[in-house]
Amino acid sequence: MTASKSSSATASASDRPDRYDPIALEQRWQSQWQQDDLYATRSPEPGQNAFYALSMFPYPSGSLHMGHVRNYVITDVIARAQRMRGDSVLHPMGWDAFGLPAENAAIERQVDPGVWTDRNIEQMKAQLARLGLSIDWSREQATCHADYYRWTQWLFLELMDQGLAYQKDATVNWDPVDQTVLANEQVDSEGRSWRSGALVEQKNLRQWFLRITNYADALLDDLDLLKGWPERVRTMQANWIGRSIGAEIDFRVSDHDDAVITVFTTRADTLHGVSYVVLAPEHPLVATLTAEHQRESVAAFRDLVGELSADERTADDRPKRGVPIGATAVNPANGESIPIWIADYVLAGYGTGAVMGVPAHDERDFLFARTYELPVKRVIQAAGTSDHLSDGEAWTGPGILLNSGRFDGQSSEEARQEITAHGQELGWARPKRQYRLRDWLISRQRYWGCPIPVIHCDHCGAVPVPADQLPVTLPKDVDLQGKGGSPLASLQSWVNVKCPSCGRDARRETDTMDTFMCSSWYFLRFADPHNTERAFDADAVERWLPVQQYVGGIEHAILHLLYSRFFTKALRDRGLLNIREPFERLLTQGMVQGVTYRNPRTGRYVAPSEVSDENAPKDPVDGGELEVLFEKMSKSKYNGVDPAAVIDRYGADTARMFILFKAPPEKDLEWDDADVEGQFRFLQRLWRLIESVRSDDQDQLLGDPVDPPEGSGLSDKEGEIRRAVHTAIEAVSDDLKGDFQFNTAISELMKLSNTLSGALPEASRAVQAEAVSALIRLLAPFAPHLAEEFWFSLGGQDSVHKQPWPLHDPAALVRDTVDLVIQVKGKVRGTITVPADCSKETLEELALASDVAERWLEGKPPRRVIVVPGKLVNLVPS
RNA sequence: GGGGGCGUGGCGGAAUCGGUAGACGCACGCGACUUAAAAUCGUUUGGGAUGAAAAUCCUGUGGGGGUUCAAGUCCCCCCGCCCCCA
Repeated sequence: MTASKSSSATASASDRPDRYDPIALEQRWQSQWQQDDLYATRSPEPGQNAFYALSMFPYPSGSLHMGHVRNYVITDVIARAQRMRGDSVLHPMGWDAFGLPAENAAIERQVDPGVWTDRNIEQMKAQLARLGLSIDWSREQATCHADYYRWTQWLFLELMDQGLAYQKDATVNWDPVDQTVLANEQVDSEGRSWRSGALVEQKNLRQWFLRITNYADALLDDLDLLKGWPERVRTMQANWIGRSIGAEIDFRVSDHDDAVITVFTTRADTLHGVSYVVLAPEHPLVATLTAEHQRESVAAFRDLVGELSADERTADDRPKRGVPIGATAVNPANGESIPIWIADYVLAGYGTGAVMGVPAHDERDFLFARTYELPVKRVIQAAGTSDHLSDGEAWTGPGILLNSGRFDGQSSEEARQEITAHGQELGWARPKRQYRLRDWLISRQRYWGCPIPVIHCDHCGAVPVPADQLPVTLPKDVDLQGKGGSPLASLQSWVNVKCPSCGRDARRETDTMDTFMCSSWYFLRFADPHNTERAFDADAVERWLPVQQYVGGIEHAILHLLYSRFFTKALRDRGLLNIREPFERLLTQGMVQGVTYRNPRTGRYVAPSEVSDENAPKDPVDGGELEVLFEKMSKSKYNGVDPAAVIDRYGADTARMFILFKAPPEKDLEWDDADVEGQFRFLQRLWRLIESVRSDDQDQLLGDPVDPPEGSGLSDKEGEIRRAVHTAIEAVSDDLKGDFQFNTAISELMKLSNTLSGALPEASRAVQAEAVSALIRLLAPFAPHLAEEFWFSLGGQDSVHKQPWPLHDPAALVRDTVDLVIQVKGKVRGTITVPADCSKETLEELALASDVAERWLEGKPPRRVIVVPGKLVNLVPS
């Protein structure tokens, strides 16, 4: 093999091996790209579209796993395709670098968390580099570096100044394993910590909160703007915010002139059907209202309920339990006296901690009333039903009011407004919106987080650290024991400061921030990463944001995505930026699952290395048959696949192609070594295809511009090649816009390769040049190294990644003849070849004249003929 | 219980507006090359029936019903699985 190019700017093809050797090839191009600074962000020129492609940044654990690979490869393909389409692309990367693992490492191994984290970042960066991602590393951010968290602190103070950050005493979720508090969002439905999995305890502490509830309506309503988000993520957020529109209604208490029980209800229309009022057992009025003769049973009931979780108390399938407290309330609508109860299914923390019981029209109330033989009074007549209450059920749907005095005959929707308005006039009702969303608790009693920049002064209260004194840096050499409480509190030299306001002795806040604070604005910093004057410049943000395509895991459907939306809206109201939503389109990629062997009798997971016959896997311990499953890769299941090992063996291009081809991006992906092998084979076939048209002299296919092939004068085979090429261009282009379908895009490349490998050597130079130029450019986003190698080996002058995306020529898709399907009564009975430009009438005639028609119609004229030009003719016999 | 999603060969998955179901790949089988193996190349494969063969027919997208010339796709009911909220 002789040297064919002498360009010093490129890794030349002089040492080009005969076979596809991905490892050397990829390293060569990666260093070339780095040398050329190929992926530097360029500000959009006038008229140029700015495209921001972003992956959710990782926690720097130190080792890259397949989930990361999938995430970043998807974003990379999008970024690369957009660049070729002519957009100016921002594709940055950073590190969500505060958090407990660093602190735990410090406790266990006496390493400084900062040193540990930086080392991990370096490791992961090196692993990432091998994937050939088109990331602009000059914009890299790490949330644990002072030049980043300085601005996290600054933003906190902005929020504080807006009244959106505040302190209060609260019953909070305490994680006994991680020794810190958690936000509601960070506790799962079983009451366990999202991180440690420990059962969360309740504690009363003074903590910092962000007033996200101020934005409940905006966060809910603006979900409608997010057309590019998966429906289910929007639904999850809407459920989480949990707005219910209703009214507060006051019930006076008989013989307690100053006591008022306020209930929240979405069904004010059922007010005349109230047969009891229920307080949460923890409700403050319980103590004052409980009658002497009921004190004992009320106290016993409160003890009983205290042991249950909120989930256990409200689950539909549990009996509803309660006790009367021996007092009565007055229904403000009709003056009826009704008993007051306490019950497990009413929670102190939700609404007003009191509800009105309407057994006829609420299922829980119905169950409760039936258990305790409380009256059921029907006030809504379901449309189209008789007067009789259907047995054993509450009617919770809409209907017409009855037994409701002056409101009789109104629809339930109407009455809801009218009764509330009536009560408002008389002073016992108010319209009210209720939310499930709580304020966001951001205090953490841990070391490795962003310090809350506040100084507590006995005279001035909580005083913000002046902006010019930021950042409040994390002190080094803190003794980390992991024994609970804030580690920073033990460092007296750090804690004791002068009050910035009055100059007297004061103490620093020793809590650090929830790491979700740090990740709630990093996408803004990427737009303006080196600004030393402020967190970001509004113009820079407007240039790049909203993020056109955000890619990450579904596990952040609520937490990170909701917080980031909240930040964006709060900062907009503060005048710091001018966008309403941070992420225009969201792709939630599926999990990467590994083949998992499990013994169904013992529940034990078995490592693949212990399985001798993978077709009939047996447990090496008891010899029993193992079940073969695909589950999320994890150490405990021995089903992980190390990305580095895959790259070592096949190269990054194969790994990328496999991950993109194996499943649509939003679905779970089953890792399968045989399929990886298949992708590698495909790239090898491409290698041979390119070799078949490459020559060793100066005269390369892509060396000089060649006129595009003329439509006329092409052989049949050349016409077929052009048709395949332009079909592929169209299909791949479609698959890379809007809804991304990388799997079908790659299958189109395979089809093109299959067509070309037989036909190409016989085609003219012009046809060859057009075909390989298109093929290589279509391949470039998916297998960037190999495409680059091909491009230069055929005499391409500049990186393939700077080439324009190919456009398909509709003329090349035109055929002279088409195969027309003949159906008889909707069933395919045969095909005939017809000229492509036939009229409907001609097609009908040709179909009727065909053998198929003769055989199936037996000479009788059809009752009906349907002609779909270019596709089929359907003959309906009489 | 409410809301959302899904169900297609041995497997992963294709199939714009309703218009040739199973693209593309994996696996399996067969063949070529080879002393042999690997690699590579070619090739078969939804199920069933008839036929020596070419071929032809029936059936088939979780189950049942419907709309339509035509249904994986639209409508109704049912079954199963997944997710979120209770």
